[in-house]
Amino acid sequence: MNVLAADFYARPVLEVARDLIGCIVEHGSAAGVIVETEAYHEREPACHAFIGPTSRTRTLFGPPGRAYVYRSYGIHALLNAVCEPEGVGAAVLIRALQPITGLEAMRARRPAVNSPVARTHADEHLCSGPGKLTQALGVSLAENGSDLSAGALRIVPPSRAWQEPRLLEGPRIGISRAVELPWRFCVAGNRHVSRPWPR
DNA sequence: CATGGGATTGACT
DNA sequence: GTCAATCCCATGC
Repeated sequence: MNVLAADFYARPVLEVARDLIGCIVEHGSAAGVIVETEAYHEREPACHAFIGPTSRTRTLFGPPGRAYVYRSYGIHALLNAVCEPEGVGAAVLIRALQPITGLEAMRARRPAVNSPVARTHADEHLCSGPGKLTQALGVSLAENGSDLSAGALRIVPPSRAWQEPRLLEGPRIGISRAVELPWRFCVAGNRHVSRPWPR
């Protein structure tokens, strides 16, 4: 199986954030194309690694090509790919996927109680957010530190059919510091991104 | 040991 | 548009 090796991730995090667009995240029978990413680096204060190595951020300073999964708002697991050489704290947050396979498994893991199912189960709502896609794929904190090139959770290169998209870039979502950095990337016009592009 | 703040989401006004 | 849910962990006393 074709996977991205550690040297792919051991590069400047902004390059990896762009290059991960179009790559495929697989977990079990479920998979989707990455259509939205954000870059984080220890030198800017929005990055968890800004404070240095702690029990929470240890994974970020570890070898590139591992998963950094952490709990957000006490509820959601957010998936990142650790980047830059070992010792540098940096990662790419995977913010949205276009589902390819295992859509029924995704729907089974997404909430449907007490809500119109269409709201959470339509294709374009299954993985259109960093907390949604981990839920849809069944990724949990247990995957923190796992090798993204070997194991149940993998990232593989784009399929042959994937056409190089036009990329939009802009400010990252949901942060309060370093808000000015245009380190968010997404596929122009794609319906599966977490938010419409700001004008 | 107590506190406060999130790289979010979905329900509701 | 507003708001609660919920938990890990960094920080400060």
